[in-house]
Amino acid sequence: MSSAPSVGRPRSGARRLPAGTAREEILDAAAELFSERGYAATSTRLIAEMVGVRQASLYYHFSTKDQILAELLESTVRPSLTYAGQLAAQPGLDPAEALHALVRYDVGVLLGARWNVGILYGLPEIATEPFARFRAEREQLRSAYRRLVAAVATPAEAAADVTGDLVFGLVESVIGMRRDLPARPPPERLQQSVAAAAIRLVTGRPFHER
Amino acid sequence: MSSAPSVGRPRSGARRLPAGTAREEILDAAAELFSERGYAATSTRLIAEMVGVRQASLYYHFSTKDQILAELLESTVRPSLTYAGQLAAQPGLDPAEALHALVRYDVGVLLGARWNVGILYGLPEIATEPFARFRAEREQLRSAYRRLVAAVATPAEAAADVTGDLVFGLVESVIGMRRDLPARPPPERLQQSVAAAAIRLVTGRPFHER
DNA sequence: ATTATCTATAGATCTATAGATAATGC
DNA sequence: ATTATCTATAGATCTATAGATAATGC
Repeated sequence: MSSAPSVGRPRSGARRLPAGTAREEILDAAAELFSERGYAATSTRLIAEMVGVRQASLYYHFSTKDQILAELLESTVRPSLTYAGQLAAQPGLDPAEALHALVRYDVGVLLGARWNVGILYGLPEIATEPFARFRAEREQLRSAYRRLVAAVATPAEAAADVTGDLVFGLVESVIGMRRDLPARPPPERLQQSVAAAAIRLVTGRPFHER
Repeated sequence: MSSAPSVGRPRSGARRLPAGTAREEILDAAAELFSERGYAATSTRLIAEMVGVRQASLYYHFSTKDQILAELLESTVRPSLTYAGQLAAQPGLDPAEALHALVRYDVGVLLGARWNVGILYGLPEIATEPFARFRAEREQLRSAYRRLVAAVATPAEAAADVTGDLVFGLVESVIGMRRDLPARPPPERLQQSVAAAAIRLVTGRPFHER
């Protein structure tokens, strides 16, 4: 919350986000560079340059470059995971309504983030230890989709099924659309389209015919 | 086709693929390393080591590291693009049958490749020039999905729609499943599941009720 | 003579640490 | 005294090129 600190040696350059903390500025610059140019292809020197500090100063706030990426990834899955938890806590909720709501929300998060950080979910590097927590949280979100899909689908479809994973993949496909389709529909329409598509995929029926 | 060449100075190490050419060995080693450890995180030295040659020897076969990746990516999209072209050349074919067949085929290619190279489709680095041809071919495949989906869907659904892109994303989601789900169903079942899911997504009806 | 390798290396990075310094706060 | 920066640098890379060499083919 606090913007420029009152203590500490002054920076060499201008601030990137005058309203944010140094940590937030670093995360924002890294999100832009990692998602547009690639993680390994982005040097800590370049991140620092965009923040307006010297390369070594990043290490006052983060102990490794990995840690910056890990924090970005975790903060991108976490909102949807929290939302899935809230849905699960409402016992009366119709599963199809809940699934529709989760897809809408998750797509909204992926499209609404300042940078398309989701593009980094696929990085092979993420299989390593520093990203264990992110992987675990993403698998929890996948499980939430599986549970909702199983509750919506007929028993025949639900047995030993990948439909939950397909819906999960369908939702995350908006990450690729955000990168590759500059002329895509506005977020609200896309949220609606993906949610409706998820319901058809699971039920074999349009949403209004459930 | 030709395995170990009869000419040229001998290698320092053993061959990786005794039945393949040096080019094929390099592509295979790079596919493994790029898809399991990451592109930028894989050095040309490491690729060479797995092939059984010295680092500099790679440059007799490829002029840059980028070119190795570009060739891998292109050879992964191309079969499905060719198949889509064959389907388009059959005028009598029912669009839903064609879409079902293309999804099955494409999923089969993605699951059947020796290494999960598709994981690299998302790399931000791919936005650069050396990968222009790959991007163009992938967009052609996307267009093929769009055309088929538009032919299957009712006019109301088809207008200004992202359903084609969603099916495209659904198909490519098997790349993530291949990485993240060691216990996924065997390829044939998964091909069938994704094709059926695509039809339900597009029509709002199961395949047999079209 | 041609091919496919090798050795050696230039030149350009890159991450992370050590220790100094310029602010404010007490 | 504490905080947030800075300068300087160690040490480890990494890609690509130049030129030598060990095979076979003619």
